[in-house]
Parts: sequence; C-alpha cells; structure tokens
Amino acid sequence: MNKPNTPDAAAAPALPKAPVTLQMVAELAGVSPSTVSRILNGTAVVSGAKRQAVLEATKTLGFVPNPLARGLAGGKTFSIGVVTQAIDSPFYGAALRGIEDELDPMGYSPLFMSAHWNPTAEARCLELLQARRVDGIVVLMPRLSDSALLHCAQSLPVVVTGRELRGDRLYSLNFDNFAGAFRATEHLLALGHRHIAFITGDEEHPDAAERHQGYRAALQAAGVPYDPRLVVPGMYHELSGLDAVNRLIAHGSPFTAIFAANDQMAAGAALGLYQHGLRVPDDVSLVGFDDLPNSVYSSPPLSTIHQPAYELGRLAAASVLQLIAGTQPTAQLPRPELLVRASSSVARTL
Amino acid sequence: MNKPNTPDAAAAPALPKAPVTLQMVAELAGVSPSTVSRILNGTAVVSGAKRQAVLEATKTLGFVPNPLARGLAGGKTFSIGVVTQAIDSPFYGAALRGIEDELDPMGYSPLFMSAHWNPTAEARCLELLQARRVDGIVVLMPRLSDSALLHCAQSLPVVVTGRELRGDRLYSLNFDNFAGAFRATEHLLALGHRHIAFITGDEEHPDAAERHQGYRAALQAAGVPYDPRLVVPGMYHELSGLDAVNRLIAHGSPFTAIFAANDQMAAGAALGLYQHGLRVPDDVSLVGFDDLPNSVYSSPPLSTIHQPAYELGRLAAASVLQLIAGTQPTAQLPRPELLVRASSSVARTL
DNA sequence: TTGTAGGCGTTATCAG
DNA sequence: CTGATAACGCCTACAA
Repeated sequence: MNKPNTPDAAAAPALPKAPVTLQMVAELAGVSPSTVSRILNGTAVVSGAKRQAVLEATKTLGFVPNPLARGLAGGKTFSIGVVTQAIDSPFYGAALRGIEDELDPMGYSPLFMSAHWNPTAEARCLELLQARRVDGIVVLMPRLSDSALLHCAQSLPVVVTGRELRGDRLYSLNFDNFAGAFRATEHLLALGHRHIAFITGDEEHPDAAERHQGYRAALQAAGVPYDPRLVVPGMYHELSGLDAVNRLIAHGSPFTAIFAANDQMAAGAALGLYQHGLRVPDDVSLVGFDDLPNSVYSSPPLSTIHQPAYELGRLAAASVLQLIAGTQPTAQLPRPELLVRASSSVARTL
Repeated sequence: MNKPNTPDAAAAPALPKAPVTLQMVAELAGVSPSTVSRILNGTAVVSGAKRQAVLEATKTLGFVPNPLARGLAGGKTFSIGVVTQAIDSPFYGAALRGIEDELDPMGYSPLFMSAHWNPTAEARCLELLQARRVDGIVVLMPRLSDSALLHCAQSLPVVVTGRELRGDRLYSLNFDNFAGAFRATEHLLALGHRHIAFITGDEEHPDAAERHQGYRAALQAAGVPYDPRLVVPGMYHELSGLDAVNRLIAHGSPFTAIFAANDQMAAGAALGLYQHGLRVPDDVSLVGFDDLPNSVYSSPPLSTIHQPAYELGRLAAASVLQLIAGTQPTAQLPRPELLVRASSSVARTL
C-alpha cells in the first residue's frame, strides 16, 4: 500500500505462499508449539481456553500439518502401503476402491504400488514401502513366499489376500475358490450338462489350482467322469480363453457347457464360440468366475461366481488398521455366491 | 554371547531391525555424513577413494535413505501426485499404468488419489498432495475450474488431461474427441448408413459434448440430416446404454446403426439389441469410443475409436518431470484412430 | 574436496 | 496442564 504505483502483479508475482507451520499457529495463539501439537492431536487432557485460541489460529492461518515432519518425528505416517499386482486390473480395481473408502475416513492414505506378478518386483515394493515408513501393508495376491511375508511382518503389520497365513503381525483374508468352482460346476450339472469343458487358470496361481479341484470334485460328487480331453489350459486372460475354445472344438470331444476359471477367459471363450457360429446358451452354456463389473453387461450376461472384490478391499484395510491398533482382526470374506444369468441354460441333447 | 544359556529366541525376539541411517554409513566408511550424502546424490564433484568406501559401506549396511527425511530437509520428495477420478476406472487404469511405468525408472513414485468426479473432493486431493510435498501433480480429467488449476500450478508443476490449458507451470494433454467422433460417424456413413442413432455421454463432461459435435458435423458433411429423435442421452455407463437402446426402439424411429459416445455404453447397447433379438452387425451396426481393453473381446468385437490411455499416462508423467526439470514439455497425444472390427458392417436396406 | 553446524516441521520427553 | 529441549534423518550452506 505504500507504493500505489507498483503494479500488483509485480508486487506478488507468484510467491508460492510459504507454508504455514505449527510454530506460526503457536505464536498467533500465544502458546507453545507443543501445546498446539497436543491439542491438534488430542494427545493431552483437554485444556481450557487456550484450546479455543489454537483452533481459531489454525483456522485463520489455514494450517495443515506436514505429513513428512510428522512421520519423521512421531514415527507414524498415517499411510498404508498397498501392493497390487496390476493397477489396471479389472478385478482388483474394486478392491483398491474398497481400501480407499475404508482408509480415508480414518485419516489414512493408501500408497499403491504394482508388482506385476513378479516376486522380485514385489519384494522391491515392500522395501520401498518400508523405506517410506508406512504404518502397515496390504498385499493383494502375493507371489512371495510365506516366509518372506512373515519376515516382512516382523517389522510391520501386514495383511495378505488369497492365501491362508497367520502370524504375529500378519493377517490373511482368503476366498474359497474350491467352493466357488464346485458351486459353478454343480450349477451346470443341475442343468443337465454331462460334458462340461473346463478352461483352467494360470496354475502358477494357487487359486487356479483350487478352482480346478472344485470342478473336479463337483463332477465326482455327481458321478460324472473327469475327462482330461475336456480340460484345456488357460492363462487367466481373454486371449487364452479364445484359444482354449478353438482347441476344444478342433479336438472334437463333444461338450455342451464350458466353465472358465475366470470371467476374462469366459469372455474370450464366448468370442470363440461366436466365431464358430455357436450360440450361448442355446448351443453351449457358459459360466465364469469373479463377476467382473462388466460381465453383467456382456451379451448374454454371464453366469458366474461372485467374488467380493470391493468388500475384500474394505476388510483388508480394516484389518491392517486393527493390527496397527493392536487388535486381532477377525474379518472373514463372504462365501462364494453363484449368480445365474443368461449364459447358462438347460443342456440340449447331444 | 556372554550368556550361552540364553535362548536365541529370547535374545532377539522380534527386533524390528533398527533402520540403517546415513550417519552409520558415514561412520563405517570413516567419512562425514555430508560426504556420504554428496556421493549418494552426486551433489559434489566426484571424490577419490572415499567414494569407494562409502559405496561399500552403503552396500554392506544395506542403507536405504529415508524419503521422509529427504523430503523434509531437501524439499524434494521424488513423488508425483496423481489425481484420478476413479481408481477402478476401466479406462484410466491403463493411464495409471503408463504413469507408473514412466515414473519408476526415473526414481519417482506416483501417489494416487481418487476424486470421484467431485470438484470438492478433487480440491481436497490437491491440498493433501501439496501437504505431502509432492514434486508435481497430474490430474486426469479435472472437474475443477481452469482458474483453480492455474492457482494450484502457482506452487507446483501441474499437468492436466482432457482440457486445453496452458500456464506458467501448467501443461495440458488433450485428445481430439471431435475428430474421433467425426471419424466414427464417417465410418458408418461410408458403410451406407443413413439412420445413425447416437447415444450421448454425460454432457457435464466437455468431451461428451465434443463427441456429440463430431457426430453432428460428420452427418452434416455428408448431407445427412441431424435427427434429434435418433439422439438419446446416456451417462457414460453401461446401464445408460442399455436404457438408450430401449428408448430408441420404443420410440420407433428406424435406425440401422448406433454410435455410442463410449465403449461402456456400447456394451450396454449391444445387450439391449440382443434382448430385442437384433443382431450386431447384421441388423444394427455398432460403434463405440475409447477402445477399452475388453472391447476387442466382446462378441462381436467392437469397432471403436482408440484412445491412447497408456500413452496418455506416460506422456503426462514425462511432462511433469520435464516441468520439474524446468523444461517446457512438448508432448502431444496421437490423433484419434478408428479401429474397424466386427460390430460394424454395410447397412442393410431399411 | 571434506567436515561442521544449522535447520526442515513435528512429536516426545521432561521438568515445572 | 504447559513450556522448554531434544531428537527424527537428511541436506546444504559455510568454513576449513
């Protein structure tokens, strides 16, 4: 105001507004920094009028605590490391959202990293997260060994999914793939199908093997022989589902239904059938596994086993938080649920 | 070692291995902390033999610098804030992966946050990220005003997508939605279609309006009248595509093709047509927009306009890095590309 | 070139 | 209940 002739623009070109510090709040409120810290963190027995002053100063100054400083000084960073295998996975997307939704209201932030199904990369993620001093870690579908995970849990609370594993600061959330596959196969059997082809998942993954077992067990329970010629390997992606159908048809063993170990392969399989002029479900019934968000909008909508990905995320996040708080988590995933949609129907007579 | 009788388990129950500090490396190497810092950061003119000692000490101790301390002291956190609208978006997933892939080799880490298409939430994300002292920010499809974004760029390098906007520390990457929609419509026109229905996107989003314009312009260029009865509102999700088809059919205006403003609605539309016993493309040709990863596996595979989501992520990340380095980014998104697949074919005579 | 000292913004530990 | 005083782990002048 002293130099009316100075253009405003020149007076304050782009001052990146020096961040407000706790110190400044303390001065404005006329108290010590520690008091401010205590009030803002509820670390001390409530104080009298100073409290009001501090809160006001905080507001007028627009003070926002520096997480880095907090982490350095206090040890807690209020962030949770989340190791996912692929940030763009159609399946885990929902889980990530669940984690976000659970963490946010608790004042925690997720730190997402992708391990790309690579154990080495996964180990690196864990190291990076530890370096960042996260307060806990969630690993979705780890590829690392149990012992490596257990080791990691020695220094941090860890929650893993897709594996049965308990430890000191370690909790796991597992989905019953066997039961899910059993249920899916049973469904097809109940519709009168006796020649049910199965497209396996990438059997490097334990869940793929479990689904295979479930399929096999359901057949056995129904007294239907397990025919290896009707079992074709897939890799959990669409293209492998398409390939599988081509191989199945080329091979010539008759079948009236296909159970794919996941929805992505089911989509590929549907395309394969379409290309061969076979209609779903009129000629071949099709059942998937996972219930991807878009499976209900395929033509026809896909019958599948619902996996509670969003819930999985929420429960995993809630569990780390409990571990951090020193409570023993008890969360359990809901049981597999069969969703009967239009892709499966009564078997036509061969 | 003094008490051979003490069980090992009791001696070291679960000592969370006190983190190795730069200080410790310095001592082991027999130099000062600053020297270690300089060597590890390449901040000083290379030194002689001490360098070797430090590097070795770093290795044997397994030293990993504490990012929090680095950020606090040095100002740089080597992390980039990424604001996405939905962490589980089928479209943006690829972009996030692109960002990861670009940042990782440069030693930067992305910090993902979801704004859920909510301007208020978006503003909060930006604040949180600034509080975390990220070195730069990428906002995918911002919902905030230009000025708000520009304001944010005053204190940090910012890159936004889906908008034309330039500023001091601000760069933008935009996709030509108009041209894409024009191209898609043109394709249908070239196949002989004259009654092309259009399912709009959520016109709250600028891109939806641009796609609508592109559709309109292509019709006009071909001398085909724009028929409002063939334009039905959608919301960019599958269900709205399904609804749109139902309304289209209920209304009774004949059409031989549908152009949906995105692939998700195209999937919904395909289902609607299927439910009405209409075949794609025999009865109705269908074209989408975005080229979602699974669109190529729908039955039939969907003709669509390819959006380079992964590239978008890489370029956005590369651009912030350039901004941080003080270089002016020049990245440009590739032009829209039409992918002709099986869902579109020559118009049947009405 | 290399070491010393100070500070980044908070929290935690102690005295009062 | 509150205020000094140390850390937290690293970087960066400044001095040697």
